[in-house]
Amino acid sequence: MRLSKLFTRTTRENPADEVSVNAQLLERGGFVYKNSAGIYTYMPLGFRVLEKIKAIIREEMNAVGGTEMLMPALIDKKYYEAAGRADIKVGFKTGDDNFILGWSHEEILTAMAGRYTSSYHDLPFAAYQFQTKFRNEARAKSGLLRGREFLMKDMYSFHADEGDFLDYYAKVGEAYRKIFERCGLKAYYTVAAGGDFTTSNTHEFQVLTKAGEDLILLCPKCSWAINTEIADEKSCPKCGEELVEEKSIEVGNIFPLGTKYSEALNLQFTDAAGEKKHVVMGCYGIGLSRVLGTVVEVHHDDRGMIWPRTLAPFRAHLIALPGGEQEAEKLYDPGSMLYDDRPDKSAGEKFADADLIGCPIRLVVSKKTLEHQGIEVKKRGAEESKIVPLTELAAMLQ
RNA sequence: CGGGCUGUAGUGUAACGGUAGCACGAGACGUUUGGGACGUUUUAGUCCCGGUUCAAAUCCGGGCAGCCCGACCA
Repeated sequence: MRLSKLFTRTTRENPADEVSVNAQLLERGGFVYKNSAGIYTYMPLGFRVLEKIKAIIREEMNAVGGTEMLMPALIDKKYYEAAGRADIKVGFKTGDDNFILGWSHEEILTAMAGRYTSSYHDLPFAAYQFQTKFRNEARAKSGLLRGREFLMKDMYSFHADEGDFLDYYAKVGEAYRKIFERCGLKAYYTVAAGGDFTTSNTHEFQVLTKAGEDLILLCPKCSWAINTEIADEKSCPKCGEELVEEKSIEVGNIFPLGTKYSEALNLQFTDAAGEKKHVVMGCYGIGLSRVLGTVVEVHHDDRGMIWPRTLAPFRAHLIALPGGEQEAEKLYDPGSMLYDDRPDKSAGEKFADADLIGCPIRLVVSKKTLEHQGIEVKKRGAEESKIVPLTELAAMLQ
Protein backbone atom coordinates (compact mmCIF):
# COMPACT_ATOMS: atom_id res chain seq x y z
CA MET A 1 0.00 0.00 0.00
CA ARG A 2 1.19 3.47 -0.85
CA LEU A 3 1.24 5.97 1.97
CA SER A 4 0.17 8.60 -0.53
CA LYS A 5 -3.04 6.60 -0.97
CA LEU A 6 -3.58 5.74 2.69
CA PHE A 7 -6.14 8.23 3.89
CA THR A 8 -5.19 7.98 7.55
CA ARG A 9 -2.45 10.11 8.98
CA THR A 10 -0.13 9.75 11.92
CA THR A 11 0.00 12.29 14.69
CA ARG A 12 3.00 13.50 16.58
CA GLU A 13 1.17 14.07 19.84
CA ASN A 14 -0.49 11.47 21.98
CA PRO A 15 -4.23 11.88 22.18
CA ALA A 16 -5.25 13.89 25.24
CA ASP A 17 -6.76 11.87 28.08
CA GLU A 18 -5.31 8.64 26.83
CA VAL A 19 -3.06 6.90 29.32
CA SER A 20 -2.76 3.36 28.06
CA VAL A 21 0.05 2.68 25.64
CA ASN A 22 -2.04 0.65 23.25
CA ALA A 23 -4.59 3.43 22.85
CA GLN A 24 -1.89 6.07 22.40
CA LEU A 25 0.15 4.25 19.80
CA LEU A 26 -2.70 2.70 17.86
CA GLU A 27 -4.45 6.04 17.57
CA ARG A 28 -1.29 7.95 16.74
CA GLY A 29 -0.40 5.49 14.03
CA GLY A 30 -3.87 5.62 12.54
CA PHE A 31 -4.57 1.96 13.29
CA VAL A 32 -7.77 2.70 15.18
CA TYR A 33 -10.17 5.58 15.69
CA LYS A 34 -11.99 5.90 18.94
CA ASN A 35 -15.63 6.71 18.27
CA SER A 36 -16.73 6.50 21.90
CA ALA A 37 -15.31 5.11 25.10
CA GLY A 38 -14.68 1.44 24.45
CA ILE A 39 -15.90 1.63 20.86
CA TYR A 40 -13.33 1.64 18.10
CA THR A 41 -13.14 1.69 14.36
CA TYR A 42 -10.36 -0.38 12.84
CA MET A 43 -8.74 1.81 10.25
CA PRO A 44 -6.92 0.17 7.32
CA LEU A 45 -3.67 -0.57 9.14
CA GLY A 46 -5.39 -1.85 12.27
CA PHE A 47 -7.78 -3.86 10.17
CA ARG A 48 -4.92 -5.63 8.46
CA VAL A 49 -3.45 -6.65 11.81
CA LEU A 50 -6.83 -7.83 12.98
CA GLU A 51 -7.20 -9.95 9.86
CA LYS A 52 -3.83 -11.55 10.53
CA ILE A 53 -4.84 -12.43 14.05
CA LYS A 54 -8.06 -13.82 12.67
CA ALA A 55 -6.25 -15.95 10.11
CA ILE A 56 -4.01 -17.49 12.76
CA ILE A 57 -6.96 -18.31 14.98
CA ARG A 58 -8.92 -19.71 12.06
CA GLU A 59 -6.07 -22.03 11.12
CA GLU A 60 -5.71 -23.38 14.63
CA MET A 61 -9.43 -23.76 15.22
CA ASN A 62 -9.84 -25.61 11.95
CA ALA A 63 -6.92 -27.81 12.94
CA VAL A 64 -8.83 -29.04 16.00
CA GLY A 65 -11.95 -29.70 13.96
CA GLY A 66 -13.78 -26.47 14.57
CA THR A 67 -16.25 -25.41 11.91
CA GLU A 68 -16.72 -21.73 11.22
CA MET A 69 -20.13 -20.11 11.04
CA LEU A 70 -21.69 -16.74 11.83
CA MET A 71 -24.49 -16.05 14.26
CA PRO A 72 -26.55 -12.89 14.59
CA ALA A 73 -25.53 -9.97 16.77
CA LEU A 74 -29.14 -9.04 17.38
CA ILE A 75 -30.63 -11.77 19.49
CA ASP A 76 -34.18 -12.54 20.53
CA LYS A 77 -34.50 -12.25 24.29
CA LYS A 78 -36.21 -15.62 24.44
CA TYR A 79 -32.86 -17.33 23.98
CA TYR A 80 -31.32 -15.62 26.98
CA GLU A 81 -34.49 -16.07 29.02
CA ALA A 82 -34.34 -19.81 28.50
CA ALA A 83 -31.12 -19.96 30.50
CA GLY A 84 -32.11 -17.23 32.93
CA ARG A 85 -29.69 -14.66 31.64
CA ALA A 86 -32.02 -12.11 30.08
CA ASP A 87 -31.59 -9.59 32.87
CA ILE A 88 -27.86 -9.68 32.98
CA LYS A 89 -26.66 -6.12 33.25
CA VAL A 90 -23.89 -6.32 30.73
CA GLY A 91 -26.42 -6.56 27.89
CA PHE A 92 -27.46 -3.66 25.69
CA LYS A 93 -31.14 -3.10 25.13
CA THR A 94 -32.39 -2.12 21.73
CA GLY A 95 -35.39 -0.14 20.55
CA ASP A 96 -37.35 -3.38 20.47
CA ASP A 97 -37.79 -4.94 23.91
CA ASN A 98 -37.68 -8.39 22.40
CA PHE A 99 -34.14 -8.02 21.17
CA ILE A 100 -30.78 -7.64 22.83
CA LEU A 101 -27.40 -6.92 21.33
CA GLY A 102 -25.64 -10.19 21.88
CA TRP A 103 -22.87 -10.48 24.40
CA SER A 104 -22.44 -14.25 24.22
CA HIS A 105 -23.87 -17.04 22.09
CA GLU A 106 -24.21 -20.17 24.18
CA GLU A 107 -27.99 -20.13 24.20
CA ILE A 108 -28.63 -19.38 20.59
CA LEU A 109 -26.24 -22.03 19.32
CA THR A 110 -27.48 -24.63 21.80
CA ALA A 111 -31.03 -23.94 20.68
CA MET A 112 -30.11 -24.24 17.02
CA ALA A 113 -28.09 -27.41 17.59
CA GLY A 114 -31.26 -29.22 18.57
CA ARG A 115 -32.37 -29.46 14.97
CA TYR A 116 -29.20 -31.27 13.98
CA THR A 117 -28.43 -33.35 17.05
CA SER A 118 -30.43 -36.53 17.51
CA SER A 119 -28.13 -39.39 18.21
CA TYR A 120 -24.67 -39.98 19.57
CA HIS A 121 -23.64 -40.39 15.92
CA ASP A 122 -24.11 -36.64 15.55
CA LEU A 123 -21.56 -35.94 18.28
CA PRO A 124 -19.09 -34.53 18.90
CA PHE A 125 -18.84 -31.29 16.96
CA ALA A 126 -17.50 -27.81 17.51
CA ALA A 127 -18.56 -24.57 15.88
CA TYR A 128 -16.98 -21.16 16.08
CA GLN A 129 -17.41 -17.66 14.78
CA PHE A 130 -15.70 -14.31 14.68
CA GLN A 131 -18.19 -11.80 15.83
CA THR A 132 -18.74 -8.45 17.37
CA LYS A 133 -19.84 -8.75 20.97
CA PHE A 134 -21.59 -6.07 22.94
CA ARG A 135 -21.02 -5.66 26.64
CA ASN A 136 -22.38 -2.73 28.54
CA GLU A 137 -19.26 -2.38 30.63
CA ALA A 138 -19.66 -0.13 33.61
CA ARG A 139 -16.27 1.22 32.81
CA ALA A 140 -14.66 0.87 29.42
CA LYS A 141 -10.96 1.47 29.80
CA SER A 142 -7.41 0.91 28.73
CA GLY A 143 -7.93 1.41 25.03
CA LEU A 144 -8.70 -1.86 23.33
CA LEU A 145 -8.32 -3.90 26.48
CA ARG A 146 -11.84 -3.39 27.77
CA GLY A 147 -14.42 -2.30 25.26
CA ARG A 148 -18.16 -2.10 25.07
CA GLU A 149 -18.06 -3.45 21.56
CA PHE A 150 -15.30 -5.82 20.59
CA LEU A 151 -14.40 -8.59 18.23
CA MET A 152 -14.31 -12.08 19.63
CA LYS A 153 -13.76 -15.61 18.44
CA ASP A 154 -16.10 -17.86 20.34
CA MET A 155 -16.25 -21.58 19.87
CA TYR A 156 -18.66 -24.05 21.43
CA SER A 157 -18.20 -27.80 21.51
CA PHE A 158 -20.81 -30.50 21.95
CA HIS A 159 -20.07 -33.94 23.36
CA ALA A 160 -21.78 -37.17 24.36
CA ASP A 161 -19.96 -37.39 27.67
CA GLU A 162 -17.55 -35.71 30.03
CA GLY A 163 -14.59 -37.81 28.96
CA ASP A 164 -14.92 -36.83 25.34
CA PHE A 165 -15.28 -33.22 26.37
CA LEU A 166 -12.12 -33.32 28.48
CA ASP A 167 -10.09 -34.75 25.63
CA TYR A 168 -11.28 -31.98 23.39
CA TYR A 169 -10.75 -29.35 26.05
CA ALA A 170 -7.10 -30.34 26.24
CA LYS A 171 -6.77 -30.17 22.47
CA VAL A 172 -8.23 -26.69 22.31
CA GLY A 173 -5.99 -25.60 25.16
CA GLU A 174 -3.00 -26.71 23.10
CA ALA A 175 -4.36 -24.87 20.06
CA TYR A 176 -4.66 -21.73 22.17
CA ARG A 177 -1.03 -22.04 23.21
CA LYS A 178 -0.05 -22.09 19.55
CA ILE A 179 -2.27 -19.15 18.70
CA PHE A 180 -0.82 -16.85 21.32
CA GLU A 181 2.69 -17.96 20.57
CA ARG A 182 2.16 -17.21 16.89
CA CYS A 183 0.83 -13.80 17.88
CA GLY A 184 4.03 -13.03 19.72
CA LEU A 185 2.48 -13.32 23.14
CA LYS A 186 3.69 -15.29 26.12
CA ALA A 187 0.37 -16.44 27.56
CA TYR A 188 0.23 -18.34 30.83
CA TYR A 189 -2.33 -21.11 31.21
CA THR A 190 -4.05 -19.98 34.37
CA VAL A 191 -6.49 -21.73 36.65
CA ALA A 192 -9.54 -19.55 37.05
CA ALA A 193 -13.16 -19.31 38.01
CA GLY A 194 -15.61 -19.24 35.15
CA GLY A 195 -18.30 -16.91 36.33
CA ASP A 196 -21.46 -18.93 36.88
CA PHE A 197 -19.62 -22.16 36.47
CA THR A 198 -17.56 -24.57 38.39
CA THR A 199 -14.26 -23.34 39.72
CA SER A 200 -12.53 -26.48 38.59
CA ASN A 201 -10.98 -26.87 35.19
CA THR A 202 -11.72 -23.39 33.92
CA HIS A 203 -8.69 -21.71 32.45
CA GLU A 204 -7.62 -18.33 31.27
CA PHE A 205 -4.70 -17.39 29.07
CA GLN A 206 -2.99 -14.50 30.79
CA VAL A 207 -0.30 -12.25 29.35
CA LEU A 208 1.84 -10.35 31.81
CA THR A 209 1.61 -6.59 31.37
CA LYS A 210 1.35 -3.63 33.67
CA ALA A 211 -1.66 -2.54 31.65
CA GLY A 212 -3.54 -5.66 32.70
CA GLU A 213 -6.39 -5.57 35.15
CA ASP A 214 -6.12 -9.10 36.42
CA LEU A 215 -3.80 -10.39 39.11
CA ILE A 216 -2.38 -13.86 38.88
CA LEU A 217 -0.10 -15.90 41.08
CA LEU A 218 2.62 -17.29 38.86
CA CYS A 219 5.25 -19.90 39.54
CA PRO A 220 8.56 -18.58 38.21
CA LYS A 221 9.90 -22.12 37.96
CA CYS A 222 7.20 -24.20 36.23
CA SER A 223 4.87 -21.43 35.01
CA TRP A 224 1.85 -22.83 36.81
CA ALA A 225 -0.55 -19.95 37.44
CA ILE A 226 -3.80 -19.20 39.19
CA ASN A 227 -6.05 -16.17 39.23
CA THR A 228 -6.04 -14.38 42.59
CA GLU A 229 -9.84 -14.25 42.33
CA ILE A 230 -9.97 -17.82 43.53
CA ALA A 231 -6.77 -18.33 45.45
CA ASP A 232 -4.22 -16.91 47.78
CA GLU A 233 -1.70 -19.72 47.74
CA LYS A 234 1.85 -18.92 48.70
CA SER A 235 3.61 -21.75 46.94
CA CYS A 236 3.20 -23.68 43.73
CA PRO A 237 1.23 -26.93 44.18
CA LYS A 238 3.20 -28.45 41.29
CA CYS A 239 6.77 -27.77 42.31
CA GLY A 240 6.69 -26.00 45.65
CA GLU A 241 8.34 -22.83 44.39
CA GLU A 242 7.13 -19.56 45.88
CA LEU A 243 4.47 -17.90 43.71
CA VAL A 244 4.85 -14.36 42.45
CA GLU A 245 1.94 -11.97 42.01
CA GLU A 246 1.77 -10.39 38.56
CA LYS A 247 -0.53 -8.02 36.73
CA SER A 248 -1.89 -9.54 33.57
CA ILE A 249 -4.50 -9.34 30.87
CA GLU A 250 -6.80 -12.20 29.95
CA VAL A 251 -6.56 -12.76 26.21
CA GLY A 252 -8.52 -15.98 26.08
CA ASN A 253 -10.37 -18.51 28.14
CA ILE A 254 -11.65 -22.03 27.88
CA PHE A 255 -14.22 -23.52 30.17
CA PRO A 256 -16.62 -26.38 30.63
CA LEU A 257 -20.31 -25.66 30.36
CA GLY A 258 -21.37 -29.10 31.47
CA THR A 259 -25.05 -29.57 30.75
CA LYS A 260 -26.14 -26.14 31.94
CA TYR A 261 -27.28 -24.97 28.53
CA SER A 262 -28.28 -28.32 27.10
CA GLU A 263 -30.64 -28.72 30.04
CA ALA A 264 -31.93 -25.16 29.86
CA LEU A 265 -32.59 -25.41 26.13
CA ASN A 266 -33.34 -29.12 26.07
CA LEU A 267 -30.55 -30.29 23.84
CA GLN A 268 -30.61 -34.05 24.08
CA PHE A 269 -29.37 -37.02 22.09
CA THR A 270 -29.99 -40.74 22.12
CA ASP A 271 -27.01 -42.79 23.23
CA ALA A 272 -26.02 -46.27 22.06
CA ALA A 273 -28.26 -47.86 24.66
CA GLY A 274 -31.23 -45.88 23.39
CA GLU A 275 -31.35 -43.53 26.34
CA LYS A 276 -31.89 -39.78 26.13
CA LYS A 277 -29.06 -37.70 27.51
CA HIS A 278 -28.10 -34.06 27.68
CA VAL A 279 -25.22 -32.92 25.56
CA VAL A 280 -22.03 -31.95 27.42
CA MET A 281 -20.67 -28.63 26.25
CA GLY A 282 -17.56 -26.49 26.33
CA CYS A 283 -16.87 -22.90 25.47
CA TYR A 284 -13.69 -21.27 24.17
CA GLY A 285 -13.15 -17.55 23.67
CA ILE A 286 -10.46 -15.20 22.41
CA GLY A 287 -10.84 -11.44 22.31
CA LEU A 288 -9.24 -10.41 19.04
CA SER A 289 -9.28 -6.72 19.75
CA ARG A 290 -7.84 -7.43 23.15
CA VAL A 291 -5.07 -9.49 21.57
CA LEU A 292 -4.35 -6.55 19.28
CA GLY A 293 -4.10 -4.15 22.21
CA THR A 294 -2.06 -6.56 24.28
CA VAL A 295 0.48 -7.08 21.51
CA VAL A 296 1.05 -3.32 21.43
CA GLU A 297 1.39 -3.21 25.21
CA VAL A 298 4.03 -5.89 25.05
CA HIS A 299 5.83 -4.93 21.84
CA HIS A 300 6.69 -1.25 21.61
CA ASP A 301 9.37 1.27 22.46
CA ASP A 302 9.38 5.02 22.90
CA ARG A 303 9.22 5.53 19.15
CA GLY A 304 6.23 3.36 18.43
CA MET A 305 4.94 -0.12 17.85
CA ILE A 306 7.13 -3.12 17.05
CA TRP A 307 4.96 -5.72 15.37
CA PRO A 308 5.85 -9.38 15.39
CA ARG A 309 6.34 -10.54 11.82
CA THR A 310 3.22 -12.67 12.01
CA LEU A 311 0.93 -9.75 12.74
CA ALA A 312 2.58 -6.76 11.11
CA PRO A 313 0.28 -4.88 8.75
CA PHE A 314 3.09 -5.17 6.22
CA ARG A 315 6.31 -7.14 6.17
CA ALA A 316 8.36 -4.12 5.19
CA HIS A 317 8.15 -0.34 5.16
CA LEU A 318 9.74 0.98 1.99
CA ILE A 319 10.93 4.58 2.03
CA ALA A 320 11.92 6.49 -1.07
CA LEU A 321 14.30 9.34 -0.41
CA PRO A 322 15.53 11.81 -3.03
CA GLY A 323 17.37 10.06 -5.81
CA GLY A 324 15.80 6.70 -5.00
CA GLU A 325 12.28 7.26 -6.28
CA GLN A 326 12.59 5.36 -9.53
CA GLU A 327 14.28 2.36 -7.98
CA ALA A 328 11.73 2.33 -5.15
CA GLU A 329 8.91 2.14 -7.67
CA LYS A 330 10.56 -0.94 -9.16
CA LEU A 331 11.09 -2.61 -5.78
CA TYR A 332 7.63 -1.87 -4.44
CA ASP A 333 5.57 -5.00 -3.79
CA PRO A 334 1.99 -3.97 -2.92
CA GLY A 335 1.28 -7.22 -1.13
CA SER A 336 4.04 -7.08 1.41
CA MET A 337 5.14 -3.47 1.61
CA LEU A 338 3.93 -0.21 2.97
CA TYR A 339 5.49 2.23 0.54
CA ASP A 340 6.22 5.78 1.62
CA ASP A 341 6.11 7.43 -1.77
CA ARG A 342 5.16 10.87 -0.47
CA PRO A 343 7.32 13.33 -2.37
CA ASP A 344 6.81 16.26 -0.04
CA LYS A 345 7.80 14.67 3.26
CA SER A 346 11.21 15.03 4.82
CA ALA A 347 13.39 12.04 5.54
CA GLY A 348 13.00 12.56 9.26
CA GLU A 349 9.26 12.50 9.05
CA LYS A 350 9.28 9.32 7.01
CA PHE A 351 11.59 7.63 9.49
CA ALA A 352 9.46 8.72 12.40
CA ASP A 353 6.36 7.31 10.72
CA ALA A 354 8.11 4.04 9.97
CA ASP A 355 9.12 3.72 13.61
CA LEU A 356 5.63 4.53 14.82
CA ILE A 357 3.84 2.14 12.47
CA GLY A 358 6.35 -0.55 13.35
CA CYS A 359 6.66 -2.87 10.37
CA PRO A 360 9.44 -5.42 11.05
CA ILE A 361 11.78 -4.24 8.30
CA ARG A 362 12.52 -0.76 7.05
CA LEU A 363 13.86 -0.37 3.52
CA VAL A 364 15.35 2.90 2.32
CA VAL A 365 16.31 3.66 -1.26
CA SER A 366 18.13 6.89 -1.92
CA LYS A 367 20.93 8.41 -3.90
CA LYS A 368 23.24 7.31 -1.11
CA THR A 369 22.24 3.65 -1.18
CA LEU A 370 22.19 3.52 -4.96
CA GLU A 371 25.79 4.64 -5.05
CA HIS A 372 26.42 1.18 -3.62
CA GLN A 373 23.83 -0.44 -5.93
CA GLY A 374 21.99 -1.22 -2.76
CA ILE A 375 19.13 -0.60 -0.40
CA GLU A 376 19.37 0.11 3.28
CA VAL A 377 17.78 -2.54 5.45
CA LYS A 378 17.03 -1.94 9.10
CA LYS A 379 15.05 -4.08 11.48
CA ARG A 380 12.51 -2.29 13.63
CA GLY A 381 13.88 -2.15 17.12
CA ALA A 382 17.48 -2.64 16.01
CA GLU A 383 19.97 0.20 16.06
CA GLU A 384 22.17 -0.77 13.16
CA SER A 385 21.29 -0.91 9.50
CA LYS A 386 23.11 -2.32 6.52
CA ILE A 387 23.24 -1.81 2.79
CA VAL A 388 22.11 -4.87 0.89
CA PRO A 389 22.71 -5.23 -2.85
CA LEU A 390 19.49 -4.72 -4.80
CA THR A 391 19.92 -8.13 -6.37
CA GLU A 392 19.80 -9.81 -2.98
CA LEU A 393 16.81 -8.02 -1.56
CA ALA A 394 14.14 -10.46 -2.71
CA ALA A 395 15.94 -13.40 -1.17
CA MET A 396 16.43 -11.50 2.02
CA LEU A 397 12.73 -10.76 2.41
CA GLN A 398 11.79 -14.43 2.26
C1' C B 1 -22.88 2.03 39.71
C1' G B 2 -20.12 5.42 43.61
C1' G B 3 -15.87 9.03 43.81
C1' G B 4 -12.31 12.48 41.56
C1' C B 5 -10.53 15.31 37.46
C1' U B 6 -11.40 17.42 32.61
C1' G B 7 -14.21 19.40 28.13
C1' U B 8 -11.17 25.63 23.58
C1' A B 9 -9.70 24.74 15.45
C1' G B 10 -8.39 18.13 12.49
C1' U B 11 -4.36 17.33 16.72
C1' G B 12 -1.82 19.28 21.18
C1' U B 13 -2.23 23.47 24.21
C1' A B 14 -2.78 29.15 26.19
C1' A B 15 -6.08 33.19 27.70
C1' C B 16 -7.46 37.87 35.69
C1' G B 17 -14.96 37.92 34.31
C1' G B 18 -13.07 42.46 29.41
C1' U B 19 -9.91 41.81 21.50
C1' A B 20 -10.11 33.75 21.80
C1' G B 21 -3.74 33.28 21.05
C1' C B 22 0.32 29.70 19.99
C1' A B 23 2.38 25.14 17.85
C1' C B 24 1.50 21.00 14.71
C1' G B 25 -1.63 19.56 10.69
C1' A B 26 -4.07 20.96 6.10
C1' G B 27 -3.96 24.60 1.38
C1' A B 28 -0.77 28.12 -1.82
C1' C B 29 4.20 30.03 -3.33
C1' G B 30 9.42 29.73 -2.86
C1' U B 31 13.84 27.56 -0.68
C1' U B 32 15.19 22.74 1.18
C1' U B 33 16.04 17.10 1.07
C1' G B 34 19.13 10.78 5.52
C1' G B 35 15.82 11.69 11.79
C1' G B 36 9.41 15.18 12.46
C1' A B 37 13.57 21.51 7.71
C1' C B 38 12.72 27.08 6.69
C1' G B 39 10.24 31.72 5.07
C1' U B 40 5.72 34.26 3.38
C1' U B 41 0.57 33.43 3.33
C1' U B 42 -4.32 31.07 3.92
C1' U B 43 -7.51 27.83 6.70
C1' A B 44 -10.19 26.35 11.12
C1' G B 45 -12.29 26.56 17.60
C1' U B 46 -14.74 27.88 23.30
C1' C B 47 -19.50 20.32 24.15
C1' C B 48 -25.11 21.45 24.84
C1' C B 49 -29.16 24.09 27.58
C1' G B 50 -30.22 27.65 31.13
C1' G B 51 -28.69 31.36 34.97
C1' U B 52 -25.65 35.56 37.17
C1' U B 53 -23.33 40.04 34.89
C1' C B 54 -22.74 46.06 31.31
C1' A B 55 -19.65 41.86 29.76
C1' A B 56 -18.84 34.49 30.39
C1' A B 57 -14.06 29.97 27.44
C1' U B 58 -13.72 31.73 32.54
C1' C B 59 -18.64 32.10 37.82
C1' C B 60 -23.41 29.08 39.08
C1' G B 61 -27.16 25.02 37.91
C1' G B 62 -28.52 21.00 34.80
C1' G B 63 -27.34 17.81 30.83
C1' C B 64 -23.90 15.19 27.68
C1' A B 65 -18.98 13.39 26.82
C1' G B 66 -13.87 11.75 28.02
C1' C B 67 -10.09 10.01 31.42
C1' C B 68 -8.59 8.01 36.18
C1' C B 69 -9.65 5.32 41.12
C1' G B 70 -13.05 1.91 43.19
C1' A B 71 -17.16 -1.53 42.69
C1' C B 72 -18.56 -4.71 38.81
C1' C B 73 -16.96 -8.02 34.82
C1' A B 74 -18.60 -15.25 30.89
